[in-house]
Amino acid sequence: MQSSSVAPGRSLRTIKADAVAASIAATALDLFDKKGFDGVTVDEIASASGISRRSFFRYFATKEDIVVAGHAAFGERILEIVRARPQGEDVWLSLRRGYDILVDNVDRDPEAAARTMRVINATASLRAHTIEKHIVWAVCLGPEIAHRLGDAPARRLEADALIHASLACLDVALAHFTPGQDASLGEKLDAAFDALRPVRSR
Amino acid sequence: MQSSSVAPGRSLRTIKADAVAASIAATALDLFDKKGFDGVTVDEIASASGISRRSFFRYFATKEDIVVAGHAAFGERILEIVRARPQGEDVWLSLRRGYDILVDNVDRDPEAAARTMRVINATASLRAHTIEKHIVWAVCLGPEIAHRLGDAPARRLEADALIHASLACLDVALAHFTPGQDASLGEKLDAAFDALRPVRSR
DNA sequence: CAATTTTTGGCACACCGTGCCAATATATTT
DNA sequence: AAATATATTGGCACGGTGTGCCAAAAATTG
Repeated sequence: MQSSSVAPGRSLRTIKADAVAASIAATALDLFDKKGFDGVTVDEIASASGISRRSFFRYFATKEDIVVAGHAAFGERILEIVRARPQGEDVWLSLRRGYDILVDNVDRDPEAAARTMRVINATASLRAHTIEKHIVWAVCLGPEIAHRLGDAPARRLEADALIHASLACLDVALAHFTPGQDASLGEKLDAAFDALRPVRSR
Repeated sequence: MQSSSVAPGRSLRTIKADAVAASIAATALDLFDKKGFDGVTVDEIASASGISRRSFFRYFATKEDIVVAGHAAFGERILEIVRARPQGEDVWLSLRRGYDILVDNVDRDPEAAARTMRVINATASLRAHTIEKHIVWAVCLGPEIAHRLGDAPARRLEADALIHASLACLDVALAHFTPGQDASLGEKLDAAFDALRPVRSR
C-alpha cells in the first residue's frame, strides 16, 4: 500500500474523509442550534447526513466531538506561534499572541463561530468538554513555557499557572463575545489579559 | 406532615439520606481507585452498597456525581468568605482567602483527598465535570467580585477574568499536589497566585 | 475484468439514566 | 395496638450512547 510517490502530508483518502466529517458537522450544528444539543439524537444526525448510525461513529467518536473535535488541532498551531516568539519576550504576551490564530479563525466567519459558541454555552457537557480540550493545549504548551521561565523544576507550577490562567482568559473572552457587538474578540481577549498581569517576564 | 416543632436546618430524614449517600460514595471511591472509574458499573456500586440500581439513582443523579457532587456546596461557602473580607482589599487576595476553606478540607484528610484527585485525574469525563462545577462557583462569585471592582458594566469581563484565572490557579495547585510531599496545598496555591498578580486592586 | 482492500451498514450488546407502578417500610393518628 | 397515611424501595421497560463483529457494497489496483 501507499504506492503513490507523492504523499503531501495528508493522504488522498484522508482529505475526502475530512470533507465528509465537515459536512456532517455542518448539518449537525444546524440541528443543535435549532433543537438544542440534547434534543438531537445521533440517528437524526446520521439520516440527515445520508449515512447510517454506525458510520457516523466512524467519523466522530462522540456526539460531543462534532462540536469539539476541531479544537484539538489548534493546540499544535498555538505552540508553533509561541515557539516563534522572541526568547526574551514576556511570557504573558507570547501566550496572548498564540491565541491570535483563534481570533483570526473567529474573525474569518463570526456568524459560524457565534453559532458554535451559542450551542456550547447552552449545554453544560459541551462547555466542560471544551475546557477539557483546552487542558490538552495546556499540556502541549507546558514544556515550552517552562523552558522560557528558566527550566528550574520549581518553575513548573508557575508555568502551569500562567498557561491555565491564560486559557481562562480565553474562555472568558469567548463567553463574552457576540458577533455584531461593540468590541471584537481580540479586544475582549486583550481586556482579559490586561486584568491579569504576571510580575516576572522571564 | 412536618409536625415537629424543631426543624434545625436539616430535617431528620435528610440527615439519614446524606449518611447513606456518603456510605455509597465511600465504597464507590474504593472501587474507582482499584478498577478505574470506567471499569466500575453502576450495578456493581449498587450491589456493593446493598441497594438496587434504581435506588442508587435516587441518591446520585449521575455516576460522576459520586465524585463531584460534594463540590457544589463549596460554592456558597467560598462566596461567604469572600463577602466577609474587608471591602477595600485586593480582590486577588480575597479570592485566595476564599479557597482557604478548600485547603482546610484537604488538610483535614489528605489521603482521602489524594485518592479523589487520583480518580479524577485518571478520567477525562471526571476532569470535565470538576471544571463544570468550578464554573458554577464562578457564576456564584460573579456579582460580588464585580461589585468590588466598581460595578461598572465594563468591569464584568475583568471580574470574570480574575475569577476564572483564580480557579485555574486552584486547579493547577490541586494537580501539583500529592499528600506526603514537600509543600502543602496552601503553599502550592500561594505560589500559583503569586505567579499571576493583577494590577488594580479595586 | 478480476482480485484486493477499504468503507459501509446491520445487527447485537453493555451501559447510563428515567418514568412508571406495585411492594415495602416508616410515621402518624385514633 | 390497629389502621391509615406517607415515604422509600425495587423491578420493569424504554430511549439514548458507544462498540465489537461480520457480511455486503464500493473503490482501488493489477
